[in-house]
Amino acid sequence: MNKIPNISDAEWEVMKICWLSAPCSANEIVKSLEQSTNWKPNTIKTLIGRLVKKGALAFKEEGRSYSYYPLITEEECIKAESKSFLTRVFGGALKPMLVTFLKEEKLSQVEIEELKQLLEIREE
Amino acid sequence: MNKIPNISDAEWEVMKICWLSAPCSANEIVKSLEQSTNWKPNTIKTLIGRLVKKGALAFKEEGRSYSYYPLITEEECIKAESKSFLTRVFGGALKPMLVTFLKEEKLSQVEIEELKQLLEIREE
DNA sequence: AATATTAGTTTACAAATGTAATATAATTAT
DNA sequence: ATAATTATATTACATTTGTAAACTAATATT
Repeated sequence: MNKIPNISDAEWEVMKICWLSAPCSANEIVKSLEQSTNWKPNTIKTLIGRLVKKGALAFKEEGRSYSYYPLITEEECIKAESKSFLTRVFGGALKPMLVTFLKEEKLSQVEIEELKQLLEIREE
Repeated sequence: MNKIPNISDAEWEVMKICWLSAPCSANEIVKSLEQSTNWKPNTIKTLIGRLVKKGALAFKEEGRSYSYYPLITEEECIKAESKSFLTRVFGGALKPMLVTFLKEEKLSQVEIEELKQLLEIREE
């Protein structure tokens, strides 16, 4: 079980594509990110290479192309990043954080209901 | 009204001390962070200087010592960082983020009640 | 076969960040 | 007056990150 490496903002974007479409070729990642960012293909390939080096991605050779897949699940990365965020910005205090988001962001009626139910389950 | 600069993890620790005790001298910040981190005084002073350069902190000369105060409120920084986190990690989707935290972290009964009330207010 | 394209690797460069020593000037202590 | 201490500024160095070109080898096209 690896320790989760630090994944930079730009690298997150690459991981997100991979989590969505794994296994995927570098070309697929490039095509996708070219649309959503202003990055050049070379930039994206570098980020891919760094993620491989960091142990976040791995690949299988398929002909001349590599098929990339994540070594860390999206869930694990989200957990690690969320914990780090909570600690750094709110000193680990969950309620003030939730209050901040609830004040600032929009939620639909359905979402509010679902969250209330989740809170009720937590009350047991 | 300044745009909020990017404040690194280490710089956050300095800002937190300043928000708590502003105005404060470099020495006070150093003393506080020496206790909670393994940083040397010179490290902390560099961070202070960078925050001044970034426009996050400013100072007033008081004798030979400087009295530092934040140029950006804690609230503003928290908002900016929270927004960035939500976008980067959850693609801007608030509910999955809240669900993740509610699953992973602890809340007291009182806190749960308060959050439920906040959700009810949001229902209007 | 020669040329063009392609996929991954290597190299490049600048800024940001983490960590801290050194320099300088002013103040304090002896 | 001299030496020591102190507070800020400057300098240092390594790593990380953002961004991307250049290189190399293999495959595809002509």
